[in-house]
Amino acid sequence: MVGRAPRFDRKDMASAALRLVADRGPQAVTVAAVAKEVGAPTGSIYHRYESREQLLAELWMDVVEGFQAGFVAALAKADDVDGAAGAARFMAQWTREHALEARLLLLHRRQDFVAGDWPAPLAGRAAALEPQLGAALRAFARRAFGRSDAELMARLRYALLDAPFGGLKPYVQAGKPVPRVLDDLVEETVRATLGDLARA
Amino acid sequence: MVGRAPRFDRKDMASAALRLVADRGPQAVTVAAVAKEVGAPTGSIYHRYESREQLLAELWMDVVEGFQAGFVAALAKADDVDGAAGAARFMAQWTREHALEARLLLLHRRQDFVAGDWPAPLAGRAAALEPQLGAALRAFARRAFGRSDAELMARLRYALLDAPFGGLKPYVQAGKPVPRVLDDLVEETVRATLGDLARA
DNA sequence: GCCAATCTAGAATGATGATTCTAGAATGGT
DNA sequence: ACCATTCTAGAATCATCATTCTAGATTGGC
Repeated sequence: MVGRAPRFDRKDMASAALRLVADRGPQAVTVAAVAKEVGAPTGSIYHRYESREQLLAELWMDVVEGFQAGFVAALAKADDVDGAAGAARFMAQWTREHALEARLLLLHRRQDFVAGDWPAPLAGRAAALEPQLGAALRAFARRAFGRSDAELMARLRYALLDAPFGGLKPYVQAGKPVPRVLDDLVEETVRATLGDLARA
Repeated sequence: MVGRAPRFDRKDMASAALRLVADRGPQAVTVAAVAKEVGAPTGSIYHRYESREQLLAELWMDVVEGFQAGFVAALAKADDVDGAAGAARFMAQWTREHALEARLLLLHRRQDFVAGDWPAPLAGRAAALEPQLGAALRAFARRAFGRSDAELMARLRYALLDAPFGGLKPYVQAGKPVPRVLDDLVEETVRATLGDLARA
């Protein structure tokens, strides 16, 4: 390996940025702030990343892919309402185990990380995200209920993603631990909104 | 009334700012953008508001108070699980009737409107918000269930506010109408998470 | 020991946007 | 008609960043 030994790498910068997002939001991720956090001059940030936009976009993508991979894996094992409840609880568990990432995912919007189009190197991964999630939900719907009409899909998104998301948010926002009762609430929501369909 | 007749008032500016928030987010509410939207020079904005921060803080406060007043009123009429379901549906209904305000409330965070402390003139209203909501929930808990312990309060917040909030968000985000099924989901959530308590 | 390649350092540059300032216009009481 | 008062107009300031640029340091292969 020819050339001066690097003192800072992308990982250092990305994790500094994640820390900044978690405690002061994406708008606090200025190039100067990341540089300071890492202990590097601003120029070095640009040696690793095209632009601030690219750094933020990559950070968001890594976190979201990480979450989604776990969620999709949990859902892949499910084939009935019990399995769905497990997938729903996944989000609460993931939040407990990934405090910083959870703050990024639950408290901020994608558009605060990626303003317009995705930077070219990420476009492919970005385009795959929603289809992967949709496919996992649809496949589960077919396995568990034998159908995947629009209303059922709306129910699944609500019970497995949106309601848990909403329930978690206040705790994550306040920086408080997610209480056990939330796992129960999420599970009760799944059973209440998907339970009848198994018979129907 | 002595003095030149005004051509722009706070209302014009606030509603221009609301429109900007709803379609491009709070960071798009620059003083220049508001001025342009209203058709005024930037100086005139400062004739009505201390600062951009004050304009945004006041906008957020007006919207949130508007929502909360309706919600608290709906909850005040409730004294059992059916009443709670009505209060929960209030949010979906309010979202349908206040498209712009809903985008502000559901898609953005308070901290994007008010960075640090509240501007002095709003501090009082800000301080009253959470206690008013807490009191309304606690009073309902006592009426409906005869108790108001921490777990029950967590359940109420989830069922009446956080879960509906989470369920609504994707539609509001996408600018799509909130489907009927969401009202059902919200109601089913309330019954599932609060229903048993009535007997206990 | 010399060189291309890879990095650190940190000072310029430029753009964006909030805020302030200077002029001038309209109003209505006197 | 005159004046204090209330506003509009829009140019000038200032601060905050992102980004670019110039220097210089290291490294390992030759």
